[in-house]
Amino acid sequence: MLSERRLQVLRAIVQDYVGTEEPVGSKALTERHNLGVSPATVRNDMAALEDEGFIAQPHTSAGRIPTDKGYRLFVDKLAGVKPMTAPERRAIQNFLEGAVDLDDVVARTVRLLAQLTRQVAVVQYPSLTRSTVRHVELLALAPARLMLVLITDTGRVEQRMVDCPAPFGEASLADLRARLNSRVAGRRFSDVPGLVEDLPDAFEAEDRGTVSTVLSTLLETLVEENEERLMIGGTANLTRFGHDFPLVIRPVLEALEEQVVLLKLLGEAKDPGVTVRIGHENAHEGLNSTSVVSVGYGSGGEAVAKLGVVGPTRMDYPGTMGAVRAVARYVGQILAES
Amino acid sequence: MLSERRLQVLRAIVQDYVGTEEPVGSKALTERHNLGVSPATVRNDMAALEDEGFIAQPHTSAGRIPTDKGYRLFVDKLAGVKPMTAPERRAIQNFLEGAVDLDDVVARTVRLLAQLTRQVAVVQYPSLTRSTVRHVELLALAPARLMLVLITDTGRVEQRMVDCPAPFGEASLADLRARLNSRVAGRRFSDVPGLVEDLPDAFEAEDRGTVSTVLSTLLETLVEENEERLMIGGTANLTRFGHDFPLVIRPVLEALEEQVVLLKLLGEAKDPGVTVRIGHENAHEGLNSTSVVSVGYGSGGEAVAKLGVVGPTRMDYPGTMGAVRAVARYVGQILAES
DNA sequence: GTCTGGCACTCGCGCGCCGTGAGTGCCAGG
DNA sequence: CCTGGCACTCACGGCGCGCGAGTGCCAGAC
Repeated sequence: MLSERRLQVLRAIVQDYVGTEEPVGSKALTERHNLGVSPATVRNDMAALEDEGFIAQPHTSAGRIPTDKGYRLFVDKLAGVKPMTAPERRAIQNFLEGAVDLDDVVARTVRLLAQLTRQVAVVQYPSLTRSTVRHVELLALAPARLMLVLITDTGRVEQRMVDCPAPFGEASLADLRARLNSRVAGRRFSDVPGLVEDLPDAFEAEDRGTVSTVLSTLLETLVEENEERLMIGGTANLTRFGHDFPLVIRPVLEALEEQVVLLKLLGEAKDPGVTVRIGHENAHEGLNSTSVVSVGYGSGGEAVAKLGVVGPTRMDYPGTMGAVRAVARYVGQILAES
Repeated sequence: MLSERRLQVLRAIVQDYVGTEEPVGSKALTERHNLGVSPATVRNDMAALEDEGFIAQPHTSAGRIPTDKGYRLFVDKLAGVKPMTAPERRAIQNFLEGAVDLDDVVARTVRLLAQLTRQVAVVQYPSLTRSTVRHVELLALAPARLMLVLITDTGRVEQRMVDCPAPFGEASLADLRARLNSRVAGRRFSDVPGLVEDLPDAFEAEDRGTVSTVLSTLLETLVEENEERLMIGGTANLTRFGHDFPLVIRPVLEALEEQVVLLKLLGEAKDPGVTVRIGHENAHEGLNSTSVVSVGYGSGGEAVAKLGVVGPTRMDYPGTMGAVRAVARYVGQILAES
């Protein structure tokens, strides 16, 4: 186990490197942090930390920089989450309160996160699967063509076309609409399949085909997880990445465009609190030099979606984690109110 | 007026520079294009072209590169639009035909454009203002709270909450729904205001307030131009921009995030065909080193929205214009079918 | 055992120098 | 008006070198 002082040295290295973006040496360390020991001692500690794989030198005769493992230790043991200040919290709240609809909430959240953290922000739309149904509407566009509109408790709207096997009368339509809503309104998506399976039985034989088609379309819509969308912002912050720029930024931009990759990334974070994935901990290769800080958010106690930021491994973890957590909390409040 | 040969020299310079990304000299020019004259002659022509402001030297004793003005002349007079080959056209069609809904069409279009041109693609969602109404639906969420759903001919769906001044009965609701649709279904957005203004008169006094509220919400939705959305893709192609990279890419990324800027940019292009805005012709400062190639597309003869690409001024204009035009054409077809 | 000061060593970085060569402008002659 | 010739310019890349931050190690002090 590493001694207390060595941990402090690691913490100091991380903090300095995050600030200056330059390898940090033993002398600079003792000057900027009062560790109470001489550079020589620090050098020994650094050698030990390097043996353990927490720090590394880019080349001989240069200072040390933290490794992914070093950041991991820092995040887990050496630094807490830095809470937002009161004015920051007020600013977050004010900024989010102006939102007029769900799209706007998500858009504002992305901008806010990007500004607060000066990194790339990713916000997942509230997921369908954990939401509840507010209303299901059926519209006759033509005798044998319906439009199915699903409205969720988070304000999200999904629509689907339904081609009916047979013409469907206005009376039957009204009947189906009423029955459907009385059964599923207010219920969780996951409960819907069980609630509607016997619904066709209540209709005349000639209408059953259409009813079944409508129901299967509805269930498809509910299950269709690839419909999970997300919004990205603050990509301009990528330019702050570092000096060896184009090589790093390219794969990151590519990864950001692959929404599937991002969704998987967010999905992997199971932790109830703020999750941090550092460098090579990210499965996707293009993100090996980035860290992802994410957290779930939701209108009630339960998380319905994730949000987070993508930045260089050399980032201000406590501050970023604090911002991400605070934003998630306020977005949850806003969603609960609307 | 410039002689025929000088124009050919300019064309050759543009083509070579676009290919090599390096200033092109007189000797290289005569070698790669058989102009039938010696380097010395070309040098004189180049001096003349430089006097006129069509080309410039980055520094003394280097080759020439085209200026914005030079590209402008090239696009207007020296190069046509390069049509897509038959296999390319088939590929475009195949790729777009798999789309399941409007979002998917737009998403596929963006990816396609980005791949074809190897540049940043921008696709505006079919604009509300020029579309026609397919259907208006009203749902009672609570006695005095309605949801208004507007469905357009391009498959776009907009929804709004309406808080009624007084409770509104189911019968009145059905009545309003029917009257509203019989008047506006199939009509152009711009005609709607005139078609509904006397609608409140047909209702009982107690319902008129609600009817007016619904109507004004509907009109708001129709007019609200800032709801115009767009999708962006292929930002990874920005890494191909040049060597003096971070300085150029930063403002471009920022501009791309400002959807307002992009919408204005697309909106300014009034040309019925492919519009090209080169370098400083773009009002937005961050885009001064980029060119924007855009064109309108629509389901009928009429354009309902724009799409285009953003790339370095040093781009393959004929090819890009061809790709943009072809994609717009096929997207129009797809929209017309659905 | 732990910390410290001293010391020799390493090596990346920045700077200045210089040769090379592509490219130019100009001019005199066809 | 075109061409070949010629002198000139200047960015680029390679080389050498001194500086200095940073290191590892060691002997001595606490």
